[in-house]
Amino acid sequence: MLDRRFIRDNPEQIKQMLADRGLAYDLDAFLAREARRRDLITHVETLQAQRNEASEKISRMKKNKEDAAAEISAMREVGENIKRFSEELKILEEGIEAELLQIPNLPHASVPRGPDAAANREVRTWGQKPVFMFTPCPHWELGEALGMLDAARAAKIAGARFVVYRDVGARLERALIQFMLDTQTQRAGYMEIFPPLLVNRDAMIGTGQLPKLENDMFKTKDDDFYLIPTAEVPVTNLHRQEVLSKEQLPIKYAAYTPCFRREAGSYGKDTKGIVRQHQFNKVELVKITQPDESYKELEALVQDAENILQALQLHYRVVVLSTGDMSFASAKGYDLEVWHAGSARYWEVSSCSNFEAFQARRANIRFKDDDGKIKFCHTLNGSGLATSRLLPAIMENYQTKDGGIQIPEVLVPYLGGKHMITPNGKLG
RNA sequence: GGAGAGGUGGCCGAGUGGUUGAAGGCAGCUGCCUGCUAAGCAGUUGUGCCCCUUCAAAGGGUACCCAGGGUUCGAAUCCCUGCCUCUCCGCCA
Repeated sequence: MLDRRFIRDNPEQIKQMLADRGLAYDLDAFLAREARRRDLITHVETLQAQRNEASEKISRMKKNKEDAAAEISAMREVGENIKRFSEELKILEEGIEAELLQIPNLPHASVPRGPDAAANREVRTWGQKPVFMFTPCPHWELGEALGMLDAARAAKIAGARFVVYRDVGARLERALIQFMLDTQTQRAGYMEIFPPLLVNRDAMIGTGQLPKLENDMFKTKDDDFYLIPTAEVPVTNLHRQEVLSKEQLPIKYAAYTPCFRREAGSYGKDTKGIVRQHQFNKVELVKITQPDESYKELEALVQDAENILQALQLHYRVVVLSTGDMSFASAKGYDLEVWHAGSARYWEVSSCSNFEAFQARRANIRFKDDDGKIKFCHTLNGSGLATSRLLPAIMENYQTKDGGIQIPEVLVPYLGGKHMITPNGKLG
């Protein structure tokens, strides 16, 4: 959510932003409603002041045993007017608030302008695509052959876009999660969080998933709960409605959670393998910072995510998202894309964003600055990382000619000291 | 699921339908004082929004005693609904 005062004072900049993001929106109508709102407030508060003054007088008269009947009946009409205009104000305010929740964040000046992903800019790459003396298999074939992934039985118990991790597959998944959490908490200084996987509507609004993405979320039928699409939601909202001290900042959290997404509208897309599932595992990094440090922290966050890929010796590239491709709440974002040798393409394995005060304003996360003023924090988050894109990268990039998989060095301690998944699907 | 208790300022805690932003205490801040620490005295201490200004500050107004409704000239105080916390019982991992 943007600051209404900022919108009022900078309408041209907002219009440009909406155009950059490819949105048609009648900002002038919004500004007119906002002006009407302020008029109404002035009107209502004038009446309230009048009422307060009269109340004091009535109270005084009663104390002196004077007759206040005239004053009381005069105030009856004022009271009714207050009620009437307050109601109008409330309806107007709710409408404005609802619209405010629909306006996306303002992109940072360094974000490339462009209508879609084609305008994204590659920032850097790391490592090399692995070279094979044979044709590398995609992970879904490897997973089935080695008994690591079972899509058919997952369909039986849940449906399409689910997978069962099996035997060494389950073990490798768990090892990855633990390795990532250990790295982020022990090396990079994040505090581990394991949050609820069901959250209320306010939390979803706080981080910006709602009201826009209602159709992308799983929700419970009898209670007003949503399954989290990312740990960003519960973790960022930990500090909703709080005023933090400056000494607490930056707050750095790392959370492993399953993530749940309906993937509505993606029918027939990415149906092979585990890259697009209704449920997947992710370690998420969340930061809450002072405003003037958030961009420095964004770069550090990206580095923390990259460190996982580097430790696993996986080739990847870093892309800065353009105005047309960045997410609704983001002011600037980078995607980390890891190479999958089997499908011979890059896959987004992490998305790191600085939301500036956009989420903080929605969730009301503030801090007390040195000047004693209370200001909005900046929030950031990034995957560190998603296993549904990472596990395939390992399987495909580390596969051997005989049909086995070599285990990346850093994971060996997490897999009982074993260095290989043998062609019969066992650790060896 | 059943029964009961409760939600007041940074914290503890009082509160009558009418100068209550809210007694008192603690903590914090500012002065004064005492030759260190302590004690004492006086003052001060929230947030949102609107207006007016503005580089900023100050100022004026209004709202906020869990949330949302209602009664009333007037509600922290009365009524209704919801949420949350605690205790006991039941159930359960």
